Amino acid sequence: MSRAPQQKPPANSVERAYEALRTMAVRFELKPGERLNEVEIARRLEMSRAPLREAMNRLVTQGLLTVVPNQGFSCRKLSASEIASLYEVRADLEAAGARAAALRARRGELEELDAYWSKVAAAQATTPLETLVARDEEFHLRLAALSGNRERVRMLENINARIHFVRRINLETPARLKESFAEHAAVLVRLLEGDGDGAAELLRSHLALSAEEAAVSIREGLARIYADSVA
Amino acid sequence: MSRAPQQKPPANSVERAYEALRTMAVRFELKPGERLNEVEIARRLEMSRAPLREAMNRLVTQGLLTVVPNQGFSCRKLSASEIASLYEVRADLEAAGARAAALRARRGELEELDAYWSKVAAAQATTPLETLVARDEEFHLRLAALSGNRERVRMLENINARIHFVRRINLETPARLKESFAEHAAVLVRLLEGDGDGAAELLRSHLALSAEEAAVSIREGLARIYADSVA
DNA sequence: GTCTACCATATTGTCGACAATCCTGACGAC
DNA sequence: GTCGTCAGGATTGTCGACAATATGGTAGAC
Repeated sequence: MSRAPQQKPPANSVERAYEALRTMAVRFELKPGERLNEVEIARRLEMSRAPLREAMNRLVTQGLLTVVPNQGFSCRKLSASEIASLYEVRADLEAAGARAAALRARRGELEELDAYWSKVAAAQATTPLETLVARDEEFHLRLAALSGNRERVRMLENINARIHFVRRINLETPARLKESFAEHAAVLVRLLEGDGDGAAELLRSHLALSAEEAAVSIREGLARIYADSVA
Repeated sequence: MSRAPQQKPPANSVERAYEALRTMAVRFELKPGERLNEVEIARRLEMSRAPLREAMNRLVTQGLLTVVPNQGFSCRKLSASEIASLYEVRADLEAAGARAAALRARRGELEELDAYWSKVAAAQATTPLETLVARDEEFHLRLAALSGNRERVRMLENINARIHFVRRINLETPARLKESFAEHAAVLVRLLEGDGDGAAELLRSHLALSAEEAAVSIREGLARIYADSVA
């Protein structure tokens, strides 16, 4: 669940399998709905099926894999309604988090986050996309953390994993990326002014994903996923 | 995750273990922090350790069990800050859900929920407490479902599992129970009037758990848990 | 008496094997 | 040609066994 800043090599097999599969599922390196062959994956990860299946069971309750009795595990589908639902819930959680952060966060913490974001923004032009997406995720998580609510962060981490793919596609558009960066800064301005409601509303519109955008992202995403499979 | 109205006997062992352990963890029939002996539980459930461990891994990502490498699984602790965080997030999700439901739910759906709740309220005096808690949970879930957002419901189900114990204790006080029932009806009135914001705010105060209340519930809860262990 | 080192035991982590089930494709009836 | 049926192989579900590690208790040093 919580990704440490510097990932140390996991000692036990379950952890290793969990990390590996999670990354693959998050990035949709596994094709949607694709049935996962346990023996093959176990061989690739150099372990037996037992720890692998334990890891897979973890990912099922995280919504990254699905399981059907006697048909084993498969990657989740890329569903428009699911993505839309996740974006909606995410907006609710982050907006509420911003309001809480305005009340609870120390000024120093806000300034720290502001400094972090300035640094990310300054390096933006020379940062690879996948890294930018990670920075974006981190920004939102750190912001949520300022609400002092661990569970909120936990849930957002889970959501992030599931929408990562769409998020990446959205940030591919340079205009959208730039806009997004500016919106983050604007949210912080509101918070530094103590305007929690303003920050929340700004965030909400920042996170509003129109049905149309989602549909486009998913179409694009599917094309990408299956194009990769050819190469 | 989703508990069917009439629980059919789970065919495979993993499912069986999952249900059994989940129920025990939700009700804190396992003592907080208690280390779970796999061989003993496997024997009790008449299965081997493999499917049992798979089920346990599911429960870890649900926040109902914890796992430490080489020390196995244990029941989550009963933590005041965790409970408070969960109640806060729950309030955020349900309030936002009510706003969305006001926009999206058909009148018929609202009336159906209203009818359901009237029926529950009418039978209240003769309904056992544990059932009342289940009805309460169902009310909130059905309300959230009216927002048309499956993921919201999913997350609330997860939260419900983790706060079930405290919820039960809160509803033990007859005054609180009565108040709670009335508040549900009031929320529905607002929604039937199309007043999503009013419903949301009402819900929010309905779900506000003061730090003090939480502390009391947890003290009471701990006493209960360890008293049970003596009997 | 307290602390440490060590051993025996208990428990978890992982594996390979087998049973149960599903899937594929060939074959034949119609 | 279409459908159903039925092997045969592939895949998942579960088990028991062993290896790796932790735990608890005892003996000895001081």
